[in-house]
Amino acid sequence: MFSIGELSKLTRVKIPTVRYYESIGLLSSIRTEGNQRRYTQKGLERLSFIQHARSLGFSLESISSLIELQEHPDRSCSKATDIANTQLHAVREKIKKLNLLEQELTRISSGCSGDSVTEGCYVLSALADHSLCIQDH
Amino acid sequence: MFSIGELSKLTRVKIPTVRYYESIGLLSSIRTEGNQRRYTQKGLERLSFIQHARSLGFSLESISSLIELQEHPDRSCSKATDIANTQLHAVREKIKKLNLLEQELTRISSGCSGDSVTEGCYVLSALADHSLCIQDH
DNA sequence: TATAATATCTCTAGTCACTAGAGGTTCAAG
DNA sequence: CTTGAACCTCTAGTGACTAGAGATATTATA
Repeated sequence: MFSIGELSKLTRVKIPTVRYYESIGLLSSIRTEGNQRRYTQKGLERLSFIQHARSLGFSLESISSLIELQEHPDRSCSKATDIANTQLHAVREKIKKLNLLEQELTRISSGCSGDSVTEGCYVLSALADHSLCIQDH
Repeated sequence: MFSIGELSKLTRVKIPTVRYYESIGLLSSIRTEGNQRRYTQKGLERLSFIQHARSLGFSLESISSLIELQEHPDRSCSKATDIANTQLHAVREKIKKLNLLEQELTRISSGCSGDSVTEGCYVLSALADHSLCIQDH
């Protein structure tokens, strides 16, 4: 049995976050006579699962679905792969967008040496005037 | 003079968002006798600036600083370039992280055909077991 | 066994950047 | 002058936490 502090140390998930996960039904605990939380090995594994999926960018909602699937080992796993694929797609889209932003910001940023006054600052005029941009965003 | 609806159409910033910007002091308006907002050309330009900077991922806090700099055309613009560079750095870091995620998710996603039952689903076991990962994240 | 230190509890409120909805008022066109 | 669209304020909700107050529990040491 682990206390919430031990669980937190083992997973590096902060204590309030662990409690938050419980409050939204992602994680459960047993209570001591004095009302403190105790966790089993299963609880530890569950929290590790959540943390790992979070670090891969899954939303808590997706994680909740994945946990539900885990609990029914007899069901088809096509939904799990769906969720993973959706997440992969979202990540790829984000990368695309950020690459465009990166180009634009590099251009804007290198357009100004930073040693003039704001009146002639390229950063500020580039932000004020979208038409100075290379691409849409 | 523009009404809030006209401003919204011109900039494609939603009306509640315009009001929100005003509530946090990013934007100001004149009021009619009946208490409705009216905007000058300057107001339109300000909102365009905000929108453009937001689309490049700047936080409202950064934008607030940039606006302050705009209002003092005699000041050094080194802070503006600082803010832009910080933003550029953040974008590059995000891209790096997302590229790692993308690799990991591709691997996880392609490891499972989706036609088995969840018990043997690679997506679920890969999420449960961090040690199956190629890199840290 | 008493005490002190540490860990935990619940609850409320704050973060960011909006978005949604209720219920009421003002404006512009016909 | 009436109608209907546009507008107003205010409150509350989103996601995924984080912070803090004030109270209680557990554990280690004397």
